[in-house]
Amino acid sequence: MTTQHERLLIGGKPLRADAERTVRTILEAAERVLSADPTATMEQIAEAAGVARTTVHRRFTTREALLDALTRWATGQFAAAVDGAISDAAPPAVVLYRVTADVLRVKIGWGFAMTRAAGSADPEIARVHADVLEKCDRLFRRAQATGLLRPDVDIEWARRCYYALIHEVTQGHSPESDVDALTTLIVDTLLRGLGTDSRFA
Amino acid sequence: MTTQHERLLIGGKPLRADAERTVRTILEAAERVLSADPTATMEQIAEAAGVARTTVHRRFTTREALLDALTRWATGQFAAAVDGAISDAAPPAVVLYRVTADVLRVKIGWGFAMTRAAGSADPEIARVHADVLEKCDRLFRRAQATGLLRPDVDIEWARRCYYALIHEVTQGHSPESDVDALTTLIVDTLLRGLGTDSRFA
DNA sequence: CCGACTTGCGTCATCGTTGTCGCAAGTTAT
DNA sequence: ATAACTTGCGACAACGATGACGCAAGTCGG
Repeated sequence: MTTQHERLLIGGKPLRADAERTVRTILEAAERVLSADPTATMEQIAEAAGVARTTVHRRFTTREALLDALTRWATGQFAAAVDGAISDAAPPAVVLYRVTADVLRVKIGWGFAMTRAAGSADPEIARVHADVLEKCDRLFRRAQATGLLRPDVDIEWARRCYYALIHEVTQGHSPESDVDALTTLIVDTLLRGLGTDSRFA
Repeated sequence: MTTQHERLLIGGKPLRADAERTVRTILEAAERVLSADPTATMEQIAEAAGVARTTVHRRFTTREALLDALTRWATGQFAAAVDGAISDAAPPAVVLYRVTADVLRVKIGWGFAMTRAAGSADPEIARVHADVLEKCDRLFRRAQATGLLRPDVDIEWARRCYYALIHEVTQGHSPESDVDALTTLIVDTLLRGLGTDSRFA
């Protein structure tokens, strides 16, 4: 389990309290600003964070470095959420519900960083996401084995639908949403669909 | 029904044959390049189109103008596809299938322009999309009335799921896909979901 | 309290992108 | 054939964003 106080910068020495706060403030501002406009400048980010532009550059040498740090930070949170919720022992339905809720909690508010992380060039980040993807597929296979998913359903398609629904819910979101309600909505829709039981044609 | 030869530039006089070809080539290149990297430069687009950078600027004064033209072009195709497929007379299931297939045919290959169009500032484009949205909701309401959709389903949520699935399918796509198969997959998943008929818990 | 650290500010150099222009060569339509 | 149009090329100016400084003032930790 990744703690809340994990190191923010990778290579550096431990930061002083105020500096660490600044870094976190910058990352949060970056997420906010960049999710609204991915081409936002360092100046806009600095302004949103309430710090001078030079301070941002002090903490993140290049723009790339800032983006990478943001991605790494979000990916850490994401992996922690998944690892904490997934289990090969509990019933697939329970796990699906739990992991969905926990992922939503992280992904709402870190949409930009998470979206960017998905196709990252960084091998470390790519590995984490491939890992999560594998865990997801295993969960779905287990769901299929226990009869939760229909036997004829393609696992990859199931995962793509699942990801798509999660992505949809976490886009353009109001401040505080009822995660549990959204979770129910997603899992319910994924399993039952929106149509009546009687098939057409 | 919008023809293939409709005017590409709005305000301008009719273009000579070679110029119109160039404009189309540039738009296609822009879609390709920008879908891979939304921050791509005019030079990269020009290179992909096989023309000089100055030629791009000759046809589209500013970067904005190019983006707008791209968006307008895609929106036109999109609206035509929807208008041609939707109907208040035919059974909702049939319409849903037909409109999905036609939209997919347009949206595959014009993903960047379409995604950008969704939240456009241009009132004309926004109106078209609001129009399509309204048509979609009406279709779903009719589907609900005829028992295709469950009565308890929220129409807005249904539309969001539908859009999300279409978006998912049209992202990162190989050259030639079987549109009919994808359409079946989408509609089927939307209505039936992926789970077994017997509910859990 | 004192040393180390951090921040804001102003400044500077650099770079890439954008957008414009004129000219020569090639293409299109009549 | 000829006049109008289009394109490529090279060059240019302007602009914004990036990134690096040093310095003075403020803050943190022992």
